[in-house]
Amino acid sequence: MFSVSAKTQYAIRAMAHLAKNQGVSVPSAEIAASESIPPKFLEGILTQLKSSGLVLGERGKNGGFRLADKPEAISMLSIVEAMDGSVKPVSCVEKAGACAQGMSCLPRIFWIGLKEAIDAYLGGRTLKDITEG
Amino acid sequence: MFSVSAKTQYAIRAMAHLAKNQGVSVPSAEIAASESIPPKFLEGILTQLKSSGLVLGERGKNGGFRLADKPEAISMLSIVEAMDGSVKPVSCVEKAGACAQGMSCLPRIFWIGLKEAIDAYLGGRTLKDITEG
DNA sequence: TCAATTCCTATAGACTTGATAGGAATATAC
DNA sequence: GTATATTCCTATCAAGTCTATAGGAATTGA
Repeated sequence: MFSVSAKTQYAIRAMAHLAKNQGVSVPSAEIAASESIPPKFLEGILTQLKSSGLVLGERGKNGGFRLADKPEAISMLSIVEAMDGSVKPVSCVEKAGACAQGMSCLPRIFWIGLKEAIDAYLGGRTLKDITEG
Repeated sequence: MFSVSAKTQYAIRAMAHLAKNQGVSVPSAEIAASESIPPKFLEGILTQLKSSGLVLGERGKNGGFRLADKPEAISMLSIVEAMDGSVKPVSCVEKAGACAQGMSCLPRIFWIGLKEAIDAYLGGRTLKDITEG
């Protein structure tokens, strides 16, 4: 239950790798080999992380990827959301739907609370926390 | 991300329905009609809830289901775990695997913390909380 | 021009999820 | 004891998601 996709776990490992190599551009293939991630799969992951502004990609020879910010400024929530979208236990957490029809809808409040608990945990930790002590 | 399966949501709605009808046995079909849940699908859900000891099933005419305990004694975590198993963001939360090979494995500690945050939230709320104010 | 790299699109297999179907076992009422 | 209402069991199916691969276009530096 609440299992995290391989994609997200790969993304975190890749980001951690970049955190250990700040200042230089690391090619996707090098990260893949170093972290045992399927190379072509990782390519797509890095592209996605780039779209979300978490990493910067540089093409051509001597190209590669590097963090867009300092590790302590990148929250784990931002990585998770970049891969799988916003934390949303049930759809009505964002749009009330049937709940809006006059019912107090306690389940909805319950799910919103769960979302907030998860967001608080993930938002309160940074990439630095999982690369250093 | 971290979306809760329809099955689990159905289970909670069904449990809430039983909470509103304590003391009597409610047939699966009645719950299904009342809560707009696919009848045959709900049957399987109730069987599962029964296996976990959360509800009691009575066969034959005038049979049906009822809560095995008071709503305030049934945690939301127990319902979620009955449907989808224990909260386990990544597999190595329970068995260390590669992490055990001498590495400090900070990601693992991170995931364990997430599991604990979710468990604490779900474990701290009961069926009563989502049926009453 | 060449080589290394990101970037884009398409595809495929495996697995999971949501749902249905048919019937066997069991209990009650008449 | 027969009919009826119900849980219980097993099999199946369609659709979607997840993981992974393939091939090549665009870009950059030497």
